[in-house]
Amino acid sequence: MAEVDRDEGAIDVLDARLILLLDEAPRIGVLEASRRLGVARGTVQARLDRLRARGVIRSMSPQLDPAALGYPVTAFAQLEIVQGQGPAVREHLASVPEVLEVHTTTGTADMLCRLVARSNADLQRVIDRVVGFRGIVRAATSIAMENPVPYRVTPLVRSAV
Amino acid sequence: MAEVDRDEGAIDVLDARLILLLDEAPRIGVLEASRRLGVARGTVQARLDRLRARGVIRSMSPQLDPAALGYPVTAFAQLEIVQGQGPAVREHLASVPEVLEVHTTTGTADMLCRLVARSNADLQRVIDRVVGFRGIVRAATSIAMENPVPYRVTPLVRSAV
DNA sequence: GTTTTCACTGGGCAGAGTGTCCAGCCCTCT
DNA sequence: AGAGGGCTGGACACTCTGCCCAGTGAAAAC
Repeated sequence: MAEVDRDEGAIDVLDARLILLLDEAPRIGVLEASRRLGVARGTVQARLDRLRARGVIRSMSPQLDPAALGYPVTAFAQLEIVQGQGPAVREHLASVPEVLEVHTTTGTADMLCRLVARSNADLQRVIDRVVGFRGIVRAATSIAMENPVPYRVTPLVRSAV
Repeated sequence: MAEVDRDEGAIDVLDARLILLLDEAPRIGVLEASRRLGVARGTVQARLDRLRARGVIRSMSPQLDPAALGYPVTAFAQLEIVQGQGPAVREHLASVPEVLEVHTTTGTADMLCRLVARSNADLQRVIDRVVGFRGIVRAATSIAMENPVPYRVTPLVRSAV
């Protein structure tokens, strides 16, 4: 059995310190991290490997800003789906580049998706493309204005210590 | 004037190839990237610096998986706010570790926030803590079940070429 | 109580990559 | 024609990486 997602494996203090350190100074390497944490280099290397293996650290790929890429408008759309059309709708949504994320949800809506667009006008085009698909009954869209709390995970790490 | 977010600065083909390359192989360095792209190392270095300076690449910090950290439950809450209580509510939400993200939105709800919890039962605790705050009139929560399209940005880069 | 297992230490090694220069070239804008 | 900007290919010293090892301590298994 894969023991990837056992929740038993809570991270310990050193893991947390390492993660927080890398979070605010990603450019430092393993060696510098070991120096700042006061442990041997091999330890940091092993911890990192383990965190990666356990899936805590998913990747170190660059984090891109859609706004800087020319898509400053973000919106959320709640979709209601025709029974049985789930798989088709997923495929359709996945094929639209401006759909950055899709969740299926409980509640009145069946899916929640995050959209981006080049402008408010462009958002219309995106929405048309998203909802212009048999299988989607209704769509409720709201535009994101401010982003008082940008996506973050580190508070969980801090409270895990 | 800061010219950080001019939308003029669309990325070119080499930028896009570099970003996509780093996205699927973050561990390769500048040198290996330059080899794979068939350009000089200095070019890759300069491109990366520019992408970072322009904010296209926000950071290279590790991407953490809340589920692997022990928070496998994700939910979205739509909040209705008392007029004028916006700032206080933001502060309150920011102080809750399980609140991973907050947007202010158009539409019937005033804010949309992403929550995580250790279990469905634990979600109750989180929601109580989130909405137990004067200034929040009503909250509508839906639990995320599947995640057919995990957060992604690269399709935008691909279509930018 | 002993033995095994495991993580961490501190060290060493060769190889590779990094940051940082530079001169030269080519294209574009003025 | 000249200036500016980006790319090349090469150089330099320095640092880091990946990988190995023997020794230690502590906790788990026997």
